[in-house]
Amino acid sequence: MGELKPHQHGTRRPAGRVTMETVGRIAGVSQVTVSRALSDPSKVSGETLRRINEAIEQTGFVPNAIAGALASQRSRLITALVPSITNVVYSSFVKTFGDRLRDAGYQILLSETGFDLKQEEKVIETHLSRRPDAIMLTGIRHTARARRMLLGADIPVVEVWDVTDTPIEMCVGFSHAEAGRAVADFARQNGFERAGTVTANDERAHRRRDAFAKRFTELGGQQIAEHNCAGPASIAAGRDALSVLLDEKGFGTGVIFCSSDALAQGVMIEAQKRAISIPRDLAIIGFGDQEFAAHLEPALTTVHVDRDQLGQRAADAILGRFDGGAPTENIVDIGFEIVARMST
Amino acid sequence: MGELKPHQHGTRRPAGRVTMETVGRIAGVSQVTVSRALSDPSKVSGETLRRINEAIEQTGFVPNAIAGALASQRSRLITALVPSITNVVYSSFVKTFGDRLRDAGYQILLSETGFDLKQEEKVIETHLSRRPDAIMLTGIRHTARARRMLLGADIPVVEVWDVTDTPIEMCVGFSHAEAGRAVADFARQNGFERAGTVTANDERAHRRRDAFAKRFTELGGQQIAEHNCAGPASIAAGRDALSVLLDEKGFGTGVIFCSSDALAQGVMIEAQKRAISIPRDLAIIGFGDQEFAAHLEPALTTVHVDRDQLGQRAADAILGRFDGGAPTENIVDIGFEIVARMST
DNA sequence: TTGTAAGCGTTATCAT
DNA sequence: ATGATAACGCTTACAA
Repeated sequence: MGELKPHQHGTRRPAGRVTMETVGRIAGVSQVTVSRALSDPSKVSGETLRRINEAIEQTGFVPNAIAGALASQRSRLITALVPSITNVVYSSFVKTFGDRLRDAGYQILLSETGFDLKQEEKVIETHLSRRPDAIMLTGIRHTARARRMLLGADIPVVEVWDVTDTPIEMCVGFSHAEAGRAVADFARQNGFERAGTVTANDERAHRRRDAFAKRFTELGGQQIAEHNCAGPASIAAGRDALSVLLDEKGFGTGVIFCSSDALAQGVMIEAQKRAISIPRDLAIIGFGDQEFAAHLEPALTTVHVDRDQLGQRAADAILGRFDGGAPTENIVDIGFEIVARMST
Repeated sequence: MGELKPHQHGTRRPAGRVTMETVGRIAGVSQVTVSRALSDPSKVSGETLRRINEAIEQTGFVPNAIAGALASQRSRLITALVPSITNVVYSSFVKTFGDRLRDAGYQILLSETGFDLKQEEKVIETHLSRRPDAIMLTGIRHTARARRMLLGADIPVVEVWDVTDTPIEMCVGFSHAEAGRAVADFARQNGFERAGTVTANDERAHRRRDAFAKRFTELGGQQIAEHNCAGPASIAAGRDALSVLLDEKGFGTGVIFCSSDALAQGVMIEAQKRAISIPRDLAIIGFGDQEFAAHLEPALTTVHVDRDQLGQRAADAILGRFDGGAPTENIVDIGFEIVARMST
């Protein structure tokens, strides 16, 4: 194999590599002029520009953003970290976030953290090695080392999907405790006496659950049972959860607050299989307001979070930091809204 | 503002930047030794390694992957292009694909192309500027320029979700025409005489629809009407589609082949609102086999595509090209499966 | 085992 | 308007 190769060293460049140097040579200008033609065409004469563009066309030159980033100390990359990319709640939000930043000339480097702080820490390190110009991450809880790295990176940091008085730098989201309490208020106002919860393995969901249970009992209701799912939220998990609540945890009738619409749908389906009347004998409240929630039969009462607004505001927070200096608003609470439908 | 700064030039480094140079100085070794300690610790003496790690810990040093990529000509970045990131069908597949490659030390640079070839072309260019080590893209149709850029990039290219005899380099997927025909066969075998289609604005879905219609009539069935959705597939679009078929396009009873489960769910919901009996008067077939399909009432007959396998094989194709030479199998047809449930 | 030197392909700075 | 030159922070020879 080795003996067939014409030369073993010296030629690291595989012949085909087109650089600004190549383009410049063809256009009869220096490499810097090519760089200028691309970054600010007005700095180059019309004729030169024409020849350069011709050479680019001819060679199929695509600028090397890696070299550009190293030289300029700006990667034009922005990190987005979400718990799960297959969860529409997060992916739709990232889409809005990304579209906004793409328009501003940035590219998104997306990864998932799996609702796990330790995994988040590792992912953060990997991402920071790419020297992103900013970082958006889901949640306000992070490991100490993650926090240290974030601070040390010296770039804009936005934490989303939650709010705190002490963000690393900026946060855009809503209070999960308040959401839980609001649902409890809603449930009591609607006359439900007994409640249960079905919660995915997600710290923010846990906070909603706990705030719900506390308030619900404070208001004279009875918190009967809770079921916490091990894996990710799914319809199957929701069905299973209701079975457990009914068959093992002594839950009879009342309202069930689920940490996601998918779980709520599962609960609803299981209830229907068992011919339990909704909402008469069992009322169901979801979280997230995904598209299907409004179309279920009965339509699902749930908590709506404006994910588009969240994406926009998070992107704006970053962009503001880029051309501004200190952020004017570094804590943004976008709130939430209980959407009352037929399942309660 | 300018007069406040101690010096205007010379110091491009904002003081805080930690490099291998810094780490080396603290550990009492040269920069290369730090590089070695990180890339291959066995090449460094135990004592030196200890001091280097200490210095890294102390400084919070995070290697600069941009510089590394430029020097090594390997970005350890792999591009993944899908039509839509909010569509679970694609995001779940990308997750598998990404997990596999992450384990191999690569990071995924994900973007969406919006089912649009021109947009895909732009995205490809942006991505190639980051010099990915490989590229995965959805579909086998691309603009001529996109094709040229892909070829010129001289990196492994995998096209997924479709198969062709003439891939750019490798493809992993299934035949959409065959899928359409298989659904037609299934429908005729189950005795349906009249058919309609509801299709999203997606070229591959169009091919399934056309193959379905052709085969269905060849087998003696009657293709009554088709409805093509303008926007993305959704429950609302599905409901709307059935209304149009029923109220405007003269569709009465029979089977409806939808290009996605979401559309099928919409059709089902609209049918139920109208008290149409499923499957007696209206049979429904979806595509994708998302989780909810099995849980609908009646459970949805649909076409299952093994997205995990797709992600795996696509990742393996790339990894194979990395350490192998020419791919052994450059066309992989993973097929599909019709999952017969109660909606037909 | 460690160090020196030469890139990698850009952008920033300073001349012309 | 254009060019020469020095970074940018690494990796890859090659030498010691």
